[in-house]
Amino acid sequence: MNSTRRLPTPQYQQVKNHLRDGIVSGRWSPGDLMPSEAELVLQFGVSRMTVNRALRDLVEAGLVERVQGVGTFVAQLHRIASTLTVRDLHEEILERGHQHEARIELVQRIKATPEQAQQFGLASGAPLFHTLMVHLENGVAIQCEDRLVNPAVVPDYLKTDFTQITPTHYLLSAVPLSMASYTIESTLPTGQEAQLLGISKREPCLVVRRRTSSRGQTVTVVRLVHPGSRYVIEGTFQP
Amino acid sequence: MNSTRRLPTPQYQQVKNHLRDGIVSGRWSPGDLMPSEAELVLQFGVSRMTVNRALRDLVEAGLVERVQGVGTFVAQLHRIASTLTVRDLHEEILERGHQHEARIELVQRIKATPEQAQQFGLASGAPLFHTLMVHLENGVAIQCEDRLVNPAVVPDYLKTDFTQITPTHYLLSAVPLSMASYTIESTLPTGQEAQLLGISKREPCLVVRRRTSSRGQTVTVVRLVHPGSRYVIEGTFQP
DNA sequence: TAGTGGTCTAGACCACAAA
DNA sequence: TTGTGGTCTAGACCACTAG
Repeated sequence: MNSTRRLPTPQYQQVKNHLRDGIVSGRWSPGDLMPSEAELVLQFGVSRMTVNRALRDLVEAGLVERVQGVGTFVAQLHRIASTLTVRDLHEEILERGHQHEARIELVQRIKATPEQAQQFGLASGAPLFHTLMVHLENGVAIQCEDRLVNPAVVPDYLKTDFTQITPTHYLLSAVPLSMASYTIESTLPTGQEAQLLGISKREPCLVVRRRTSSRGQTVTVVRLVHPGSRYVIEGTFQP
Repeated sequence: MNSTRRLPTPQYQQVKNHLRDGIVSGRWSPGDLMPSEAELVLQFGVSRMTVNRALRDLVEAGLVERVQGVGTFVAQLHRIASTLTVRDLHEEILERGHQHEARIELVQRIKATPEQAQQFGLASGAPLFHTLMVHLENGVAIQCEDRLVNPAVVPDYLKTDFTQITPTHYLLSAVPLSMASYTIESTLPTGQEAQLLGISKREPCLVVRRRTSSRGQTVTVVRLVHPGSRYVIEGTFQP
């Protein structure tokens, strides 16, 4: 059936490209009915499974929506207009070809305040691990990392040499896989944070809070403070 | 082959669940070799296409990596530890069940400064559309939207009633589909922005810049300023 | 009833990597 | 050479929606 042309581009990719081009070029507008699988089978001379894969990929990409018994439609595109990824700082710095260094300020065992205990679903006064460090990129402080860790989940956390392995990396290797929720906001640093970062107490900071859990238990809660003048989150979206 | 059990759960989903559970529970760690397609075919008594679909879904989700001729491995999970989505403000507000209102400050035609012209790939002095408005959630100013639009791509932009339709919505309907790049940072507002938002000039703001292009042309450049005390980006990640 | 998408099969050929 | 994943087929049965 397809003895010719067997080199670079899979057939499902060709179908995908054709449909995506039609959407990007505006030939089909959001809400429009698109060709059925059967039509595409005839048009491209491929099997239905191949057409189906192309369409499922487009669904995954958010470009089309499909309704059983009805048809395939161009998606309303508001939803996908913006997705960005926050990377791990260590990777980010190395990828820029820069030097990463961590300055450790605190590595200690504490007793949970009522607020902290609540975040972890533990009793007030329960033991927690606490680390506080500053991450430097080529010698410039760009992040203050204030982290609490659940000893019940990661008992060996404090044994790590955090000048060599970032807490993020250690936790990702020590805990199978996790769910996380975050917030990103703009606030002023605390006095201590300003001092550690070497910035004014009036400098706006980008603050990321992240709470990570695994198998129903909270693993870690972290506050990442970045001087606004030294750190920008970047992202791209493309169909 | 599969005459029994034909009701709710697709077979590829069962294979997927089995593998995902193994990763989440830590039975397989990042970097570990996972069962081959052939093994899974035997284990689940399904066809290879079915197993293949399950595995491709897991690749898409970022949980595994596959190497032709070698095998399937649990992914290094650093990459996926954080993906968040920035939604359209109008949708966001309505979804919270709140009132959205736009206060229009400027709707005008301007001549591009050299900097602006460069962003659009146009000649200095070329015409641009400029809108400036404040978005209110239940009467509280939460975003100042300062936008430039390319008249060559969206000639009817200024005819829109922006109290009824947000620029974002209009542009998404008027321009087929677009690529975008953004930055998110924490800075102080300009004097004008502070005044429009009714905040102090010293209040940190979350600033999103977005540049959108379609078919190789820059469509719009926007600066969205949010008072830090009133706006937080939230996100979740789960495997 | 006719047309749609959702799923599945039992093969097949290929490119690739490791032994 | 063996085993891996990447792709593809020509059918099939099903659930769903619309006329």
